Amino acid sequence: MQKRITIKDIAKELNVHHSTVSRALRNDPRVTEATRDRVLACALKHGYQTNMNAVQLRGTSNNTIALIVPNINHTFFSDIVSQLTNLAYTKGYIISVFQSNEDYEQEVGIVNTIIKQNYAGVIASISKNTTDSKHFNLLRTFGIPLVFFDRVCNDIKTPKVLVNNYEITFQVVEYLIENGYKRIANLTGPTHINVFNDRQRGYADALKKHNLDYQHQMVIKDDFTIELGVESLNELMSEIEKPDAIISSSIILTIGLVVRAREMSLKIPKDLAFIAFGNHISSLIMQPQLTSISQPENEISELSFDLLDKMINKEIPIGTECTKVVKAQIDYRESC
Amino acid sequence: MQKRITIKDIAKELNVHHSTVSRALRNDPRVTEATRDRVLACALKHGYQTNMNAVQLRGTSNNTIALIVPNINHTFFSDIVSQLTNLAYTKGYIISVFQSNEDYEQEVGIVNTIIKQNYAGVIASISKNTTDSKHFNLLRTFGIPLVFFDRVCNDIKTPKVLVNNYEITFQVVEYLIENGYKRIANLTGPTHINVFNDRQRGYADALKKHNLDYQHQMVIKDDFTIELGVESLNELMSEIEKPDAIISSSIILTIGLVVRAREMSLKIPKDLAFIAFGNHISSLIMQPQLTSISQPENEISELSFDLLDKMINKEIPIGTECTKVVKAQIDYRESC
DNA sequence: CTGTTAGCGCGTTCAA
DNA sequence: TTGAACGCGCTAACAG
Repeated sequence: MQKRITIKDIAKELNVHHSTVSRALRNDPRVTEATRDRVLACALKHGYQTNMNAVQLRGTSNNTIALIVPNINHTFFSDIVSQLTNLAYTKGYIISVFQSNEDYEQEVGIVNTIIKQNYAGVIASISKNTTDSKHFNLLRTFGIPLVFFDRVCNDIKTPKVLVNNYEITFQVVEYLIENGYKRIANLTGPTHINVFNDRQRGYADALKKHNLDYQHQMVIKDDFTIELGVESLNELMSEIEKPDAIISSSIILTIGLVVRAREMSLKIPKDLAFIAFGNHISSLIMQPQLTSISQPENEISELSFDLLDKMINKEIPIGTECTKVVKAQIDYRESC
Repeated sequence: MQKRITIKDIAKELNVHHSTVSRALRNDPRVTEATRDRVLACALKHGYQTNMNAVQLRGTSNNTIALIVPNINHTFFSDIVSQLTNLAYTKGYIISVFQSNEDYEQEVGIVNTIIKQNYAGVIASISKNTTDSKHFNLLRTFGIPLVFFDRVCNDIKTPKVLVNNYEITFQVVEYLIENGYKRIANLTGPTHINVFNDRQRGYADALKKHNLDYQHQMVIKDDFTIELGVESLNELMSEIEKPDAIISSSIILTIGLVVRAREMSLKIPKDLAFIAFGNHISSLIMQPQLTSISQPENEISELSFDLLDKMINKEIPIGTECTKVVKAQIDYRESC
């Protein structure tokens, strides 16, 4: 490995001062076109690349945005990763994605790395096991802009992009009730996360409005998997009062439910109806097709990016509270 | 925003020299336990975080590995992202993921960012539109270790982890022929990418061995999507000699094929058989279940990480050629 | 238009 | 055991 080429090397080769090289490389008008051309040619010849560590050390910020997601395997998050990456690219940023793996410790490690490396900004959705928000507060201390989306820390003052989970769940439950379902179960995540909390409240309130007795909120603390779906259905169907409809916070989980329901020879939607959050291609390919609740990933991506961009450009000061709510929609298919 | 706290600030507050603080923070034995404790307490109090830009500027490397994938939406890649992230975490690294979006320009931008930021190493799978490998060669110039997996640049000397695409495709075609299929089409990606090239050769050689006339390699240059699957089936079925079986390089594409086949009232696998590369949950949930070819993501992740780790620790010198081949397997289900 | 100088935060000399 | 001084690569301020 050869030594990394620096502006000083170029300066020496061209018999100019390194500050001239620096200016030439950044198209500073105070340098002759002739020297600029020589510098650029020389830089190209040697494959010169700015050492961002030196630049950032001086206080100038970079153009890399960190995106923290709980799990890249879930369509909701991977879609947002894709869209944000493209969006950011057109605006001259680079997106660097970190997966917390639904783990608080890893999330803390990621945030610390982001601080140590001086990223331009952070877009984050928190892990299921995050109850403490110290690490995100630290970002503010270091002047790094932060935008939350979907799963957020309630106690942190920063822009947030949310989905109307309460309303849509309420609406979904009413839809099921109107279609004759009376024992509706809700499979969801831990209450301390806003998303699941909202869904639980929407569910409970809709049941209350229609005076239904049966109420079953089943909380899944770990990552949503097919296996957990299978187990959950076993558990639900071994109870005395079995559900006739299940709302699930994850399509992957729902696939486990459906696979197990088929094994049990339950007819969908006659014996058991399903509805799940998320728009996964499986919803289309399975028979009956899965009724699902799609969240506007593109809108979430655009709003989040826009807010962060404005924070980076100081149009929105750090610590500003500002919450945008986007609307989910029910994709009516055949499973209810 | 308050000023970022540095070792000098801590030094001033504690009336010691900043070099003492530096030593204390890194558990240098040459410092009194008493002063060390004072320093650590003070650092904790102020939420001190090392400025990695300064550290790296001095030449010390960091612990962040860059992972470049064409598209995070595809299960194959998102699984590898997940697994590598976990694996790296247990070994003290942080994985930062970049998506090239199957775009050469973006890939170049990503590699430049990696160089500018001095990452510890790179694990990469190239985009479909990458025909030139200059940017990856640049990594070597800057002494940054590189490991390729799955889709690789053939002309770059560096460790690679590959899948036995030729053999498995050959085997799959023979399996179809043995089951009576005679007009087998192959939907795949551009020939200049090793993965698709291997599959095309495996396909062609198997046909030749069994003296089958019908040969149809359909190359998809863009990202594999459901829509492209639908279009592809339209095209294939509008020909005079229609296929009776389709091998596809992507499950997502295959879902498009299947959706369209159902619309055309084609019976699967009687009228048309399907087999696809990838292990996606849709394979299980659709009826008939999709026969597919699963690639050992965990093995690929482990081998790739292990090779990169060794390169970072100088156990394997940069520029070493070393190719590991892992075995895909056919998951026999109902679609053939 | 170009050169000089200083300093960003850190770790590593070398000296005390 | 601690302090002083230097330099990593770069840019901004100032001087010529």
